[in-house]
Formats: sequence, structure tokens, C-alpha cells
Amino acid sequence: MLRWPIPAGLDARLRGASIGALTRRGKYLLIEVRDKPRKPGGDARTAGWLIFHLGMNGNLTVTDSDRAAGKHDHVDMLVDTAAGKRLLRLHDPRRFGALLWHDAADGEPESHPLLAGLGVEPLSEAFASARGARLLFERSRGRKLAVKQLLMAGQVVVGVGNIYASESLFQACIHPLAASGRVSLARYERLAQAIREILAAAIKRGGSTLKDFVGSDGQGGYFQLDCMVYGHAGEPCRVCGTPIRELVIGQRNTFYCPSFQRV
DNA sequence: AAGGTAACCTGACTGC
DNA sequence: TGCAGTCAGGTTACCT
Repeated sequence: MLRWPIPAGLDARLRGASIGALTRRGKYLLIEVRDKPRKPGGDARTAGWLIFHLGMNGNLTVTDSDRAAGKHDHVDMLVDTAAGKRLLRLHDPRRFGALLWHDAADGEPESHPLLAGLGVEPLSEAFASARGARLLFERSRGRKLAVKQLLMAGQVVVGVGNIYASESLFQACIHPLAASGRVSLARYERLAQAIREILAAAIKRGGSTLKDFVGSDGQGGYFQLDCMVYGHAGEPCRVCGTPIRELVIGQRNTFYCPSFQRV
């Protein structure tokens, strides 16, 4: 049992099928599942999509087919590869992750309830240049929600987790508690640009490893070392020397420089 | 409808 | 050594 039960009958549905396109939406991973052609030489048909979420600590690995399942290994899928039989294994100690099925009969995966309300990809054209700023601006008018919560809600832009929200707001000189509906377009332009830069830098550094995160190469990331505010409560701001402050917004730890991050 | 908050669950760490 | 308490990279569900 992960966040939700794994769909009943999933194993039978996957048996004999093949893997199609691998895509991602926000923090959800999508594996297209294709059925065998009805007759030899026919076209493989999209049966549906496996939707994975890794929660806080989950991981998906490809491992030897005879490797015994360990603690917190929840799902094994036996896959024929060019290198022989391998196991695609879902491991998730904290069980905040999920494995769901979206059937092709229900349309594109974007229509799945968990994906339907997601905002734009931060590194896509839809968030590029002034467009991201305009999205944040327009979608926040009339709202009192703190700007950090707006970022993390994923309804306007996805992928901005707790670390990157604090870091982006620092770079844009915006106080995390600023009412999102009162932030100007000009400041959202700084923020959108900060989000793109911070995420690109984090990707370049292989992500942020606070404890156990590893990337697809099995190596930890180093962006946590570049964080200006996250995890630095009480230390001098690397820009102005003012001690970094920490507060809790929406149950999440938040770090900021009280000197030049303004509401 | 928006906003707050409780919940899901385990492991690592701290302090007594 | 052990036990209790606290805290984590995310997201949904359920109140008001």
C-alpha cells in the first residue's frame, strides 16, 4: 500500500505488454504501456499509462531479476531487455509515493484527476520569458495566499518544491509570506526568471541531496551546497550579512533574508 | 471558493 | 541502551 492501493489486476493487464514512451508531468512519471499487435506485423496499441510518483524518498531502479526484494520494495515488474530479464523496482520507505493506472479508454493521461489541474512546466515555452510572469500574475489576482504557497500548490507552475521555492523567492527579493495577489507583474517577472534559473542550476548540479536522493545515474546531487537560504537559518545572508530567518508556511519550513525580501 | 491543517509513513537524529 | 520527541525533498482530503 502506497498513498493509494496499487490498482487491482494491474499485473494481469501488464503481462505481455511492452513499454512505449517515457514522459513526465510535474513530479509524476508516465510510462506508456502498449499491447501486442493483434496480428503479426500489426501496430502495437496504447493500452494505457503507468503513473508513478516517488513522494519524498521513493525511487525506481532497474536491477537484476533474481535480486530479492528488500524492505520497502513495493512493486517489481519483470521486463525483457536487450540485456536479458531485468526488474523495474519501486522502492518507497515512507510510502508517500504512488503507482496508478490510466487506461487509454479514458483518454490522454493529462485528463487523469491528479494531472488535470497541474500548472505549466517551469522550463517549457509556456513559462518562458514574460509568459511565466503573466501566468503567475493573472492566476494570483484577488488571492491572499502567500506567494510561496502559490508556487508550491502546482496549479500555476509545477516542479517548484520546498527548497526551490525558498531559493527562487530569495533570488527575486520577494518575501515568502507576500500575498500573491498583491505582487506586481514586474516582481513576478523576476520570480519567474529566478524559478527557471534555480531549477536549471539544480538540474545541472544533479538535484539536491539532503539525505538519500540520487539521480538516474545513482549519484547524489550537490545543489544543496549552493542554497543561499534553505537550511541556513541563523547564518549571515550571503548577499547582505543579515541573519537568515526560518518560519513555517503551510507546514513547510521556509527560509528567507528578512532584510531585502519584501512583502 | 479560498485557505488552513491534518493526514499518509518510516527512518534518522537529538536529548534525556 | 533505550525511549520519546522532532523533523524530512510531497501531495491530497477534509474541514471551516
